[in-house]
Amino acid sequence: MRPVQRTSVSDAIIAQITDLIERNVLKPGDRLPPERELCKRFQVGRSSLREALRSLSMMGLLEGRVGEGTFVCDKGQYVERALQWGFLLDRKKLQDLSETRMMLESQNAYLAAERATPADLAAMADALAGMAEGLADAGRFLASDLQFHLLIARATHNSILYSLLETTRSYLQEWIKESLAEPSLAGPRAELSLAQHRQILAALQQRDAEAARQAMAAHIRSSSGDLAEKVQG
Amino acid sequence: MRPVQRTSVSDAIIAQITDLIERNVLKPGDRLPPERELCKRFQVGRSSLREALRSLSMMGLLEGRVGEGTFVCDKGQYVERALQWGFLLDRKKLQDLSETRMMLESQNAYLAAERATPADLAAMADALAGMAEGLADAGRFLASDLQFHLLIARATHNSILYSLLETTRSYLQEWIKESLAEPSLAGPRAELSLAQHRQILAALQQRDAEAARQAMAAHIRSSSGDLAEKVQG
DNA sequence: AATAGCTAATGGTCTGACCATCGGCAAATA
DNA sequence: TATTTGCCGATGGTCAGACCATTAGCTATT
Repeated sequence: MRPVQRTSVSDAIIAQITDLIERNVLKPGDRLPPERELCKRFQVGRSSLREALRSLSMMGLLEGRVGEGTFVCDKGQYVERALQWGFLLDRKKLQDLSETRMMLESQNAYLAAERATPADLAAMADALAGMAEGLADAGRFLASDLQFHLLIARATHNSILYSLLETTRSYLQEWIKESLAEPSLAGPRAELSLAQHRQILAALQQRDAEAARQAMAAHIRSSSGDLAEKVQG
Repeated sequence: MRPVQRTSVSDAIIAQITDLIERNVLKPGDRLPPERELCKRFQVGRSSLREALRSLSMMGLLEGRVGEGTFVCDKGQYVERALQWGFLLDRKKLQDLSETRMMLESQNAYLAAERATPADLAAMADALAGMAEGLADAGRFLASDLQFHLLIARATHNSILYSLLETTRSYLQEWIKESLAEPSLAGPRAELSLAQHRQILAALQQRDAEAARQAMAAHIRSSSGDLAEKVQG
């Protein structure tokens, strides 16, 4: 004998709709049939259907608009939702995330050195220029900083790695921002960060993968030093 | 004037309960009041309340048990789930996934060499023994194989990395199984795989992180050779 | 041609009901 | 006395119907 699995109606609906989206039968922007018709098709009550739709909305897969219908989201929405629960991270998880990010950034730099196109490198140079111009403007500096790192991830031309880095960054963003907001160290730290970014870009331009990885690792180690302290304290 | 924010009842409930969990008023393992009483407390209908509870269950914060009640989950898997949803739709990019897996496995081996406890290593040795005994039984061999790799990931003691590897493996599992099911090569390939695993374990036991990474990388390169071909073809 | 008002469709919410399951208690049994 | 059996209340899961707020699109008035 083996334990029988109790199957929830909502979960079954979630699985079906998720599958449809995965198989691209439902494309981003598409509108689902009205709830009342979905009830008839799935042969379920509206409560169960709505619980399923609500969960899918929570995951960022669907979006309901009153009077219009329910639509399939483009998958960028999910990061915003995820940010909402960023504060639920405990210390250990923060540490783990930080380590994961470190690894992703380093490896991405390695791969980017081998694969970056001239356009990729030009975009990175632009982001670097933005950082230089934003030395006095913390907000702009951080934005360009983030963009630079995301451009490297994009230059791997691996959507999974990009997505992973984007997600881990989004979770850590609040803490990164905090750790860089120390007024006393803002100036020198920003300049050091800028110099390190220049090093990374140089390594990428020279297609020196190992140098790029090490430069990135060194940068993250130094720039997130007090993040680590904060996490461990 | 500024656009008025439409406030959803369910979202408000989600926010409140999430807040209670964050402030540790609701601790893991705690039981929530019955749904019907929560309705009275929140002054909302049961549908709205249930949609909120359903979403929280989906996030891994709550768990409902019929006839018992609704409980706060002990181990929050919010982050892991979110990461899983992140590239739910990019599943087609098998080669990206394969590359990501390669990177995760290698890095995990590196970290595991530094952090594996004696118990971790013993469990790996058991899995290795299982593979040896399963040389004639493809199913058992593959199960032990998978277990070995997951044990390495677990030995990093980083829940994020473990979760990521588990997810990528789950997506690739079908193809891995297929690629190892070629009857003509089954015997020699299994023995080669076994030898490679022994090498990896030896490196881990000697705490040689770099050797562990390279052994793992070599193993995956050779064992997933035709997977890569199949993906690119 | 532009605007105001109407109507139908739709998601959001509420209510009440029924079912399946679980925990605990009491009666029946060995 | 110790164990099993059966029952009952509580609870989450599901369903059906109703009403509300909002939206889009149409119509008629200006």
